[in-house]
Amino acid sequence: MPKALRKRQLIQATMECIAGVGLSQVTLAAVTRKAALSQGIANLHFDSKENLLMETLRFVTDEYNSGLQRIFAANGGESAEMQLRGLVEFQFSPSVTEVTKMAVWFAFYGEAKSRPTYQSICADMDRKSAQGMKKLITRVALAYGQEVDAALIADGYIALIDGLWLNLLLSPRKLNRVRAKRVALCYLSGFFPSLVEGSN
Amino acid sequence: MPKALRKRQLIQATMECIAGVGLSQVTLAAVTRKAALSQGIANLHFDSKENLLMETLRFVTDEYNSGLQRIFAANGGESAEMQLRGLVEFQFSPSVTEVTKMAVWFAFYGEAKSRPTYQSICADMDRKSAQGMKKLITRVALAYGQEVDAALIADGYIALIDGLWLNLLLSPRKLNRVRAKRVALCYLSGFFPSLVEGSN
DNA sequence: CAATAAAGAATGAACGTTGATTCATTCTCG
DNA sequence: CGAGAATGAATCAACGTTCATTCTTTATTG
Repeated sequence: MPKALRKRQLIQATMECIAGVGLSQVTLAAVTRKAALSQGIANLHFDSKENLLMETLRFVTDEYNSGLQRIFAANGGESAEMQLRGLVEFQFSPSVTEVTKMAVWFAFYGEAKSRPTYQSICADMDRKSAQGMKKLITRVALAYGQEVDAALIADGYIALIDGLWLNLLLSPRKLNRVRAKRVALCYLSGFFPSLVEGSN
Repeated sequence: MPKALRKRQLIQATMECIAGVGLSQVTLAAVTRKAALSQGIANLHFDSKENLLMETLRFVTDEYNSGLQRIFAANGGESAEMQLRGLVEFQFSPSVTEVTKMAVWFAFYGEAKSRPTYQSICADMDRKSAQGMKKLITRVALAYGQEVDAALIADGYIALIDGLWLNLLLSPRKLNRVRAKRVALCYLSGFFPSLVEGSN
């Protein structure tokens, strides 16, 4: 009943619809039916369907982003390596790899190139997170001396994560969260062997 | 005027529309206008819009797949390492990384989870290509003895390529074809140092 | 405290637009 | 002429949006 909660509820229903039938098949009728509300309510709270979609995208990206920032900000006591391990852990946590979120993610990615509005939201996100990751990897690389090209490793890491998420979404039978994490750690440990000295 | 060419022409127009306005905004009117033909012609040749979209997806995946098979099939004179280098070269060749093709690719990926028809086309593709890549990487790994886990490396490589393509599509300013290739080679050379002994 | 007014939310039927599909007609070669 | 290809106006369904009406909660007053 409070206005903010209604919006949240509609965004949630939108996410489920996108995951269920695909972005191109999402209708306001379907969204409001899923939320067990009346037809016109989406326009009442979001003015237009386009707006509802944008706020849905923003919701997902904001949530992910704030999680990232929390990790990057914790440069108090932790070593850079510890932070990097925390990053991997976060990126393959159950919450981040929820099917419904990843579905939203890639649904908009698939349209982003041709839709400036989506593009800018995604680009903002990417820019910020890429920056943080590069900085972190550079810090870790410092401990390894001149041998490694931190920027190259970071670009690879970012791409690897995107690709693993995509495979997680499309072929959950072949790749699961735990194995994806192992793949990511395997990549990093190739450059930073001491990263995975503990368990495998 | 030959029937097969008309189909090809319409598929091409569809690809351009997807790249230009996004899958969800593609209309038959837009496609036929781009092809400079009349409204009803898409239904004449493809029966339905859905069918046209499916054949467009199949066209792109088939083209990529046959390129892959050509590489895998050349196990006559070439060493496994040479083949692997050829694979990387192919996957970041101008033809494969054309914006319009990658746009189609990810447009359908974004909907695949919820559309069984797309899903099965993509899954078929993925299964076949993943199999070939794993086999190839396993062959290369043999030369390196017991130290490496070929399956893990292959899973990582597949994901890395997907991620690089996605970044190529979404942020061409930050990542280009040549650098993406370098990133991929950097990944592989971490496990197989002798792969990039020649140039950088 | 009850009664009632006022404001805000929510409803869902109705409207208008868009877009896929159809098909009678026209065009183009062999 | 005839057969296949192409046209494009007409049709019909689907969907976003609107808005008069109903419901719910809060505020006001006797």
